[in-house]
Amino acid sequence: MLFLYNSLGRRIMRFYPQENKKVKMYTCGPTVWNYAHLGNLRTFVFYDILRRYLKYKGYTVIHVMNITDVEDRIIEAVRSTGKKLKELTSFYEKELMADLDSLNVEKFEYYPRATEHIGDIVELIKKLMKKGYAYKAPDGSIYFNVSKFKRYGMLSGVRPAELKTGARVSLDHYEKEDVKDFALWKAWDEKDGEIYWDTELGRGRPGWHIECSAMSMKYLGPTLDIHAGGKDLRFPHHENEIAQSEAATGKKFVRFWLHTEFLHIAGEEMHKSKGNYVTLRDKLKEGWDPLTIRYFLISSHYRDPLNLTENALKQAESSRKRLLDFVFRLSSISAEKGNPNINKLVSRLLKEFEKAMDSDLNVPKALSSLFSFVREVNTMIDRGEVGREESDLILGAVRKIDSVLGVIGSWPEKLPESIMVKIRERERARREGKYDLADRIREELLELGVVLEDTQTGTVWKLRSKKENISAQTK
RNA sequence: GGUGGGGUGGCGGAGCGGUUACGCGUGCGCCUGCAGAGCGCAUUAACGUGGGUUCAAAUCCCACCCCCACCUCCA
Repeated sequence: MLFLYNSLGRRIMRFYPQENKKVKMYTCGPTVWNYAHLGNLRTFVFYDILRRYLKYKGYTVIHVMNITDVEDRIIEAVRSTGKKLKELTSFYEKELMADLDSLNVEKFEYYPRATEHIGDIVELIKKLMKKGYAYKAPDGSIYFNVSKFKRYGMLSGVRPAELKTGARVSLDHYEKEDVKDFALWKAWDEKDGEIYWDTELGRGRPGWHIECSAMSMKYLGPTLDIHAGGKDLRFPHHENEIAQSEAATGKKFVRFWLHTEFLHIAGEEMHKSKGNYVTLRDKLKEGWDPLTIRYFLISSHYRDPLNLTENALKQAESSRKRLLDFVFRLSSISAEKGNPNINKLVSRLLKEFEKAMDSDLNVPKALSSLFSFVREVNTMIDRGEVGREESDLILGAVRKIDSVLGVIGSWPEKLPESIMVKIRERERARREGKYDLADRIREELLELGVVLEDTQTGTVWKLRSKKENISAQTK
């Protein structure tokens, strides 16, 4: 049984979808006006873990992540760079997809773009106007009337009456009737340049919140099982999404709201506006393996802050290396016989893993049970108690766990026969004390990226890691 | 002012009423042609401060201190 912390109600609740084995999930995606930073990516990797674990549990997941490709900051970027809207947004969208790919994030089912759903957005706004929840201001913009939606504040606990009309609010130059109201449709302004759509609502563009309501409804229907996003979106974005959606459909919008904590750098939250952000490409340039970054990003619970430091990345790298060494060690085993009790260890591992993940996706705890297992199995290998059959069983379980965590990534269980021949040749040479020959063969294989390590129970082969390759090249 | 999240050993990070989390690092040992990995032991008066409840508190209650945020740009 999976338990998740639901921001709506602020407690851990047993998760089950509306439909038997199908999960409808919507997650807030990026605004593509710049490179995604590691903080954004932390959240996206969390989506991936959630999605992968739901699949592990046997659910079919329909996962939608929006791409916001029209918005204030984008318009500003268009104005300052002189680029076309599409040119700018598709560039950053591609970069994001490449980042997600290198972080081993699976492809989601849909990545709808706001600009490709203007028709759906217009329809939804019309519906809200018809029902009396929205009004057109003198400047032509359309606003949602928060006072009409009685449940406003149910998610964030923000009481409309208590909203402070502080400095930030007064900055808003739109002509809405009440500071709490938010824009559904923003009327064209000459600063917007060529960025507008001529619709029944007039010339303009969608507000920031409406695309999520329109697109989630289109792909998933009126009620979502899960909606996730960064904790900063809880208010106002998600609160507004609830208002718009429920006002339009009259149905519950989201059953489970999940919010991720922030990535910190130097003790502060990472924000583009603070200028303290780091991108994945920055870290890759420094020589980090993307899966080390992934390991780091999932190494603390998603609802706890995580601090980015050089030392934390080093620790992640070493920890992950231990897992890689483990799978290579197992892949190198050739002995026939082993200890049949390994069955019990393996089923205990999977049970512990699931227990940890069932508890609101406790990845650190899941990793802990994996490492305990690694130590126990290593001891058994030392004792010669693991044969081919057992190692296959263990590798199967490790692969199963990594189908969720995705930090080990793919590795070959076998090497080409031509290389295996060399390895056996070297082992013979070692046995006969011909160390010069043995070392020469080892060097030769190292050139091909194969590292050989001798143990009591045989020679282990592994593939040289990316970082080792880089440092080897720079030497 | 309102709301939320934190403060755990050298570091990262679980636990949230009663046994060693786990990982990284460091030291010593075993193993070892070299290299590397693995295993063992140690690093353990670890739980922000002060009270309280309890046979028992890192975990519950009260007060306080500090940190990071949100309150209409933000994952």
